[in-house]
Amino acid sequence: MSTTRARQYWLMKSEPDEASIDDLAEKGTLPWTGVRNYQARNFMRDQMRIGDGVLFYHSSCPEPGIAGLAEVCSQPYPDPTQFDPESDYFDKASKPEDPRWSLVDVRFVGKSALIALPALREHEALADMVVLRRGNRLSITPVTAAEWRFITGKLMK
DNA sequence: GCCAACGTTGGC
DNA sequence: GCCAACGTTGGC
Repeated sequence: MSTTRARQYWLMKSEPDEASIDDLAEKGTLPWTGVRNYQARNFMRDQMRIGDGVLFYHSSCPEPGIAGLAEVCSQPYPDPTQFDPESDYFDKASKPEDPRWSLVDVRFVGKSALIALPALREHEALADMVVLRRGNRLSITPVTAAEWRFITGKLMK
């Protein structure tokens, strides 16, 4: 018997040059490769469940912001790029018998009109969003159910 | 290109 | 375990 828990929500940053919401729409699903930060890894490895909601965020680009919706669609598994010497994400200290980096696959749900970063900051309801905190650099951050409802219900309407 | 913020590394 | 140096992220 499996334990159930309420659906949880996440914001995941991607540089559109590497993987944009259009790339995800075209491919259907994408493995979330390249995370090399322990906190972000732990979210994927230890806390995400299939079906969790994902705000797909474009970062390090001319117009940073939320570009669409996705959902977690796999269990966590080792990021194959960590073992590939040709990859930018190669980690020579990580051994296949004890992988350091995990990821999940995400599935395209929908593209939205871009909700740009300054627009996100306008809303009192989003004042405490982790991604909006000063100095935040985490590429994966938790989103509360209230924030999710506000963004998907009000801002994407 | 700048720089604030913060994670990681490594000497001690 | 401390902490300075260094590297990276990511908005501007």
